[in-house]
Amino acid sequence: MSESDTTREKIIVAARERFSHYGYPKTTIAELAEDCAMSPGNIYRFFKGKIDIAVEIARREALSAVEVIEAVLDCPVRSSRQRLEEVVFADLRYTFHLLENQPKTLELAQIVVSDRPQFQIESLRRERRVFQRILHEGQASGEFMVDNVPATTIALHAATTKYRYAQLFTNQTLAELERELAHVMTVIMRGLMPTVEGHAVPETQIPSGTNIAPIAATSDVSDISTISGTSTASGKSA
Amino acid sequence: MSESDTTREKIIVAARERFSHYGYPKTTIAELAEDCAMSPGNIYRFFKGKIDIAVEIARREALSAVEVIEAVLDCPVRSSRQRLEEVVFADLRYTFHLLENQPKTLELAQIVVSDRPQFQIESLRRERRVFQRILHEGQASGEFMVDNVPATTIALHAATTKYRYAQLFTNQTLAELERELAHVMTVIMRGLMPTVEGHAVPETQIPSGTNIAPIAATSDVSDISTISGTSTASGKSA
DNA sequence: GGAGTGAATAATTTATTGATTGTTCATTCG
DNA sequence: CGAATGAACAATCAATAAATTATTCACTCC
Repeated sequence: MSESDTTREKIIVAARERFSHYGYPKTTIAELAEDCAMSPGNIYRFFKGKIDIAVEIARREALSAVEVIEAVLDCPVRSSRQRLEEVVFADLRYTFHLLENQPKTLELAQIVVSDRPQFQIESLRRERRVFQRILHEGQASGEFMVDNVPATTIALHAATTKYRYAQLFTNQTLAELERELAHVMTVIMRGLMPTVEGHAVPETQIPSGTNIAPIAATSDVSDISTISGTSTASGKSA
Repeated sequence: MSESDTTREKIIVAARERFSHYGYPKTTIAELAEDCAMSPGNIYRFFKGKIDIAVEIARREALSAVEVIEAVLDCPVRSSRQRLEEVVFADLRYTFHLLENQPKTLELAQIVVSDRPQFQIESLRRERRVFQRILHEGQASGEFMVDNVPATTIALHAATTKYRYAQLFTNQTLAELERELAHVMTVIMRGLMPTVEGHAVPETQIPSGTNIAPIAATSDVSDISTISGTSTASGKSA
């Protein structure tokens, strides 16, 4: 099956290349077959349909995105609060840069989700699990005071909805979103942490940003430098 | 100019009926003109273009929606906390029912926003103003402890983003969303309110719901009685 | 005999055209 | 003279045809 596996990988690699360059709709099975030096029909021995190739790519992308976030857990940091804040800001920055630099990735995700709604649900669930681990750990150490960890996890995740793929909701800049998120986290932290001796829980500071990779701000724009506009009819009467 | 005004109103009334019945795209200027017993050309003496009729209708709808929310401010309620919770839940319920029962209203709003992005920005700003009034009042009475009211207003508004037109983000039921929002508000409230004598700020209870009118769950839509939006029990606006 | 083929077919997308609609403006009406 | 008209024109949409593409499967070839 190793043989079979490498063939499958070849298809995925070729597809990722074409999807990210030209987009899912404009990539044909015939082209993928040609890239892999095989016939179109043979693709179907490895994937049930074209959409399933996209699903596999999106699945890996989603998993590696969570890994990026989870990496925050492993780095030695002072407090659960800091972990939580790092994770939330990492999420904002990661998804923001993704939409900014890799528009085709969003397109792919939207296509996959519209065909497989379950995909999104599971992605969000994975993300929540990271939140939950931090809450649990903070609870155990006494840093947080939460009477219902699962419910609070959901609350936390829901309250930061705007900062996942923020460009879908607003056209604010990243800097503006970061400032705003800091205020949100300030309120939330005050809700999670016990007041010590009448001293208010301090405001959230915007993390310096380990700067989650700007994902291929590639110089490789030789071919398609033109952003596929999708300019809808708009400008009506002045 | 009163003559001119009533003609303009006639156009708006006709447009609102047709837009809500058949949708904006399927409504023609010729039809509106016929409804108003005038020529197509004359419409343009009152509106610069078709889209501007939609903008005016959406503007009024948005204003009356905020009025519904603001009504919560006037009703005698025990605390700022309750006011805030009532407003947030009212928002969830109002927008949820709107999308459920009046899909054409959403379509109209999307068309208007895509042509006039400023429209959405201003609608959100109006809504935030309600939040800010409550925060300010709670701050003054000592019920809340907020060191930066404007920033906290923005945070509060952002944290509840998911509960405005929730169906755009999720396919959860209203009951599920209400439970979730209660958890969000619990955390936020603990972030806003001072702890008294070591007693944790109690959890948010889902408000019984003055039930912001299910907006015309009419059995038959054969004849329309000016769905002048909102049609709440309070016959205040008109 | 299973990995791989590629022509055949079904499904989808794109191009083309004719009809409809938004908008303007010279003109009429009161 | 302001209010209103409706024919004229450009922009948009709907319907259809043409082309492309996804998928299948009877069939080779190591």
